[in-house]
Amino acid sequence: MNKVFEALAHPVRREILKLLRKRAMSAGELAQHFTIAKPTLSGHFSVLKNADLVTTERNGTTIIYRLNMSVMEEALAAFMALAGAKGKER
Amino acid sequence: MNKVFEALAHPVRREILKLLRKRAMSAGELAQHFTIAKPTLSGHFSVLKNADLVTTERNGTTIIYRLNMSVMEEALAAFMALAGAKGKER
DNA sequence: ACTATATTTCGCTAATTGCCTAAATAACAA
DNA sequence: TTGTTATTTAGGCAATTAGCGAAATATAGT
Repeated sequence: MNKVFEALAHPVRREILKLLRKRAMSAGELAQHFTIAKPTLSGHFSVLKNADLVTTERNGTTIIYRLNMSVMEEALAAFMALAGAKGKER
Repeated sequence: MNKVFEALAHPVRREILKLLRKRAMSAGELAQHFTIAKPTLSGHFSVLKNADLVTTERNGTTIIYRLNMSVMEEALAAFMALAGAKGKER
C-alpha cells in the first residue's frame, strides 16, 4: 500500500489515473495530454504499474494502459481508514 | 492539494495521522510511538503542517498537534474523484 | 532485410528527501 | 539568572526522484 501512496504523490501520475478512469489508453494517447518528454512519462507509467494501479496489454506496437480498479478501491479504503473517522470506533 | 498527497506518501506521516485520529497529542507523545530521532519526526510534522493536515497549539512547553479534519475530508474527496467511480455508472 | 512507429531502457544531472547529531529556541520553575 | 524540559532549526550526508536526449527494443508493413 505504501507504493500506492507514493505513486499518488506526483500530479502527473494522478492526472494519468484520472484520464484512465474514463477509458483505457495507449502510452502515446496519454502522452498527448502532457508536455513532458516520453521517456519521463514512461517512468511515471512504470511507477503506476509497479504500484499495481494500472495494468498493460500490448496491442501490436502500442501498449494499452488501463486502470486497476480493485487496487484503486483498496487504496480508497486505506485512505478512509485515515480520514474516514465516521463512526466505527472502539 | 498536491502538498497533501505528497504528505501522505510517507508511512511515518500516515501513522502520525492515524494516531491523531484518536486524539490530539503533543510532539513528545507522538514521538513515543516511533523509534526515529525527534528532529526527524519534527520534519515530518512540518510536512503535515505545511499541507494543512494538522494544526498546532502551544501549551506551555509542549506543542499539541491535532488533525485538521476539514482538509482530511477534502483530500478524501479528491481521492474519490480519482478512484471513486463507486459502481453506479453504466 | 529494411523502414517506420511506438515505447522503453540507458546514462546523466539537478533537486529533493530522509535520516542523523549538535545547537538553538521557548516556556517555566527555583 | 540558572537549570530543565520540549521542540525545532541548522548542517551534513547518502539515497532517491524527476527530468532530458540518445539509443535500444518490439512489432508490423513493404
